[in-house]
Amino acid sequence: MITEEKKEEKNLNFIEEIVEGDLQSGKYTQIITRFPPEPNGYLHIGHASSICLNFGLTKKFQGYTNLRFDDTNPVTEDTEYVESIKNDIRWMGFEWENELYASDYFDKLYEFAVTLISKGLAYVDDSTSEEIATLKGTPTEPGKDSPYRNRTAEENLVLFEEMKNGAFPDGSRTLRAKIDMAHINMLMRDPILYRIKHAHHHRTGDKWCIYPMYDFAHGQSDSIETVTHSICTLEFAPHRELYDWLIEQLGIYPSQQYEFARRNLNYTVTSKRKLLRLVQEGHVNGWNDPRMPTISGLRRRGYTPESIRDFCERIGVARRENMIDVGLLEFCVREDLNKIASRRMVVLDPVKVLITNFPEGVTEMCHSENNPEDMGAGMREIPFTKEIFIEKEDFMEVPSKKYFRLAPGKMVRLKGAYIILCNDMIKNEEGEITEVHCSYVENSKSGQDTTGINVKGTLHWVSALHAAEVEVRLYDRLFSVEDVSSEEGDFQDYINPKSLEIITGYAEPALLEAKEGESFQFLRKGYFAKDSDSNAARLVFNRTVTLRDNWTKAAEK
RNA sequence: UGGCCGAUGGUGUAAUGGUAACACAGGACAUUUUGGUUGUCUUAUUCAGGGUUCGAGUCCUUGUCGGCCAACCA
Repeated sequence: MITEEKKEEKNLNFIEEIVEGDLQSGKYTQIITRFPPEPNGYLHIGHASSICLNFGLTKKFQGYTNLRFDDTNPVTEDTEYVESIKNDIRWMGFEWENELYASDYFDKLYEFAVTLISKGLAYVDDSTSEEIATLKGTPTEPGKDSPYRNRTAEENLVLFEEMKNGAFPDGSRTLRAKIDMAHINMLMRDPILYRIKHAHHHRTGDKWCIYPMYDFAHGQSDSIETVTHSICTLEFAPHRELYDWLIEQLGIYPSQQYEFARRNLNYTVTSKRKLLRLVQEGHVNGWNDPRMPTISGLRRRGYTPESIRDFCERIGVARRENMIDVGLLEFCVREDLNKIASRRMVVLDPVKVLITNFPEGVTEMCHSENNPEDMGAGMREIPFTKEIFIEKEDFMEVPSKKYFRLAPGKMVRLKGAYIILCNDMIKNEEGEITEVHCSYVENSKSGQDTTGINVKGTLHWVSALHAAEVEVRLYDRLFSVEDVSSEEGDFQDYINPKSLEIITGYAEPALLEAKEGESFQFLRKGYFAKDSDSNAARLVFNRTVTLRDNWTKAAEK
């Protein structure tokens, strides 16, 4: 018990350590975090990490987390995304204290801007975006002051109000902070605070034609909500100086920003821009395509919230660049599904086996455990008949040394049923094996085996008479290279052409009772989840992940 | 040729000046009516140089390498 507590304490990541320190020192009596998605796309595995961090922090320590949509750019944002984001967070197992929107604060933000102007710390600039860019300088050269920089506060106040009232066209003017055009930090070179966009906003409609920039919305929203720890990714680190400056000049609640490195997964992409292109250009079937690294895609693929949270916990939080092996994600879902998924037998690539000494027209019921890891899951019935299917790969005419499946003269156990002995096979004109002839061993039935025969191999099988055809979708990694961004050319050049294979599987009858979204282990084949494309006439299953497979690995050597 | 951030096994993360650890991946064996699971064992690590110190992955310094910063995106 003591060692367990110690371990837990030692596992604190650097942000948890900061929070713990702030709580212990009495700086705060409770902490407030926020998860701030922009509603312009679906949440992905990288967001999952941020969700676990922000919500996990206030679950572990005293406090709460707000969900705040960062909706300051009406052109790209949509309520469809708002709904999917809320759904995904809840599915992940977290609940927010308040559902908030940066757009809720547009009036307040406008007041803040007026305050800044009045203090001589912001001005209306009539420069074009090209002019602004030119005057900005470069990281090694200082910028130059805009010719509009020294307008009086009175003049600025009037112009800014006219901007708000729609007197000017898009892009004709901006409100800029008056800081220092020679500042070593480019973001401090009079950053733009407001721009003119005569665009319809998903929440405020046509009320506004000026919208605040990220830097003038995010920190101020944090402050309004008295967020104590504002956690974001590393690329915002240079923004922190501006974040602090604005809060300081406005004299408002001092939220503090902390940055951590975004998590990268190999063989996929997690940039919203790229994900959007995959969807729009039809490389996948929507944001929730099971190949997508989106939360909704992973859910449809069969990933559980538990496994994703476990993954986020295992990859941790740090400040260094990283490329996480997708194998770890797969490990996490296997570990979870192994405990909870019912076993079913489904033959994916069948060859017929005739049990020559079994009576014709007879169906004998066998019984098998639903889950050997959980005897509470009970047993199920499986019909056995004279004709069954097994996997083609489970029979070999000339077996290699370590092969212990079916081969002429060899015996295997049929899972939950009898031991069979292979006597013969039938080939077609092309020399392909079309039928395997076996005899079953009497008194070898599973659970009542008195033969004392020990066989090395156990195969899954399904009665040909009872086999139900189901559609099975086999997924592979979406990209054929680990890190698309380090390759030449367009990222879509590296899409794996074999990322989806659709086949017909032959399932035991018990699988027909599957509920939508339910996960199963298809014995010896992997974990599969029933897809929402299923209907009364056709069941569809998505392969979540294969089982660990030492045999294929060894056989390839 | 500016500034900021970073660098620990193949991957990810710990070690908070005092024995470099954990997980995944890899390898071996055992168990197994899933070549699954489980168990045991195992391979492999502090970017480089200099300094401070009884003692440095940790502090200082120089260098190297990587990331970020010049959107009216977030």
